[in-house]
Amino acid sequence: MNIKEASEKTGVSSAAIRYYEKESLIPPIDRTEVGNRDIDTRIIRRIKFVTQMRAAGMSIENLRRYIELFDAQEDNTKEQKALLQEQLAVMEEKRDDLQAAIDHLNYKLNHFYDHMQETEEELRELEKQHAAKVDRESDAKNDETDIH
Amino acid sequence: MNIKEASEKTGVSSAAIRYYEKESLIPPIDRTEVGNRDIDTRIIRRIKFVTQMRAAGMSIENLRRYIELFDAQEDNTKEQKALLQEQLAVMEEKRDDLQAAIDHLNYKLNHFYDHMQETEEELRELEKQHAAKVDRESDAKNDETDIH
DNA sequence: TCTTGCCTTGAAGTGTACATGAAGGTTTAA
DNA sequence: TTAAACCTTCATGTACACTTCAAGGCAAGA
Repeated sequence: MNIKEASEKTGVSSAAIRYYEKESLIPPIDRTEVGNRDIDTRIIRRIKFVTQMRAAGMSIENLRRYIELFDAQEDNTKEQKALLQEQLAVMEEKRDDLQAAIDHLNYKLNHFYDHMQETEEELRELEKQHAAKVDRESDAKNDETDIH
Repeated sequence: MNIKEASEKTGVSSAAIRYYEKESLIPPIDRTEVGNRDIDTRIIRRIKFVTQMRAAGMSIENLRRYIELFDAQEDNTKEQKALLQEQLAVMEEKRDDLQAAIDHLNYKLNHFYDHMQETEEELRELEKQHAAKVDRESDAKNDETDIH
């Protein structure tokens, strides 16, 4: 499979695949007689793995650290486990933050006025009053994140 | 409250607060007689809102779009709702992708060998065999993302 | 009065993760 | 045989989200 097909199969641009190879996020890719990359399913799997971890917010740098460790000859299962667990913790925190933001937006959405007769000005007034109330109630609580 | 205190209270750098003001992610901040920013709890709340949305992956550009719409005088509740729902969908997808990656890593972690006597080479052999098996079984399935 | 420590603005610099361009090679189809 | 459509490497460019720097002002304490 040439790089274009691999790109289509993975949704990763050809340039990005070359970049990943250069940065050792994927193993060195075999070349044909004329020097073109010949990509097999193993590489495809690893490109997809990179994509998934990138989407989960893992940096190129950390991904390389992890992959280097995994590909190494030495017995570093412990370190691998530690690294995995570290990354898991980061991702779980990220997921929880994301969920908190989702809850926040859902709350806002559920408290929107469905009746369009209210003017935005009225809405803003109500929001302001709410904000003032919240200020009075929890000025020192310091855990408010609502926009208004 | 001066900008340094606000920075400490929010965990956002002074420079970033100035940047957010310049980019209209937070409202114009009042100045003291000598021109220093005087930051109140309303601004603090909005900084935290920005932080939360940024952490959830919303870009500065989209955040500004959203805030502009929200702060506008016109009655655009419909557009606000649509924008909120759009952002919610993006975030939920992100959360699900993240959860998939977490599951993936958890799987790997749970299948790690706890007995350290196996050498990394043996481990790699097992992984290779597994990969080959998976290749045979689902070469065309095209949904594998495991690293080995 | 002079140092310390805060603040201001505006401009320029930084790191990440690619994207794009230049210059050239190969294969296929008309 | 010439164009189209791939490919290669290497170098440079780009977008985003800040950070850092430069040049200066204000206020308090030694």
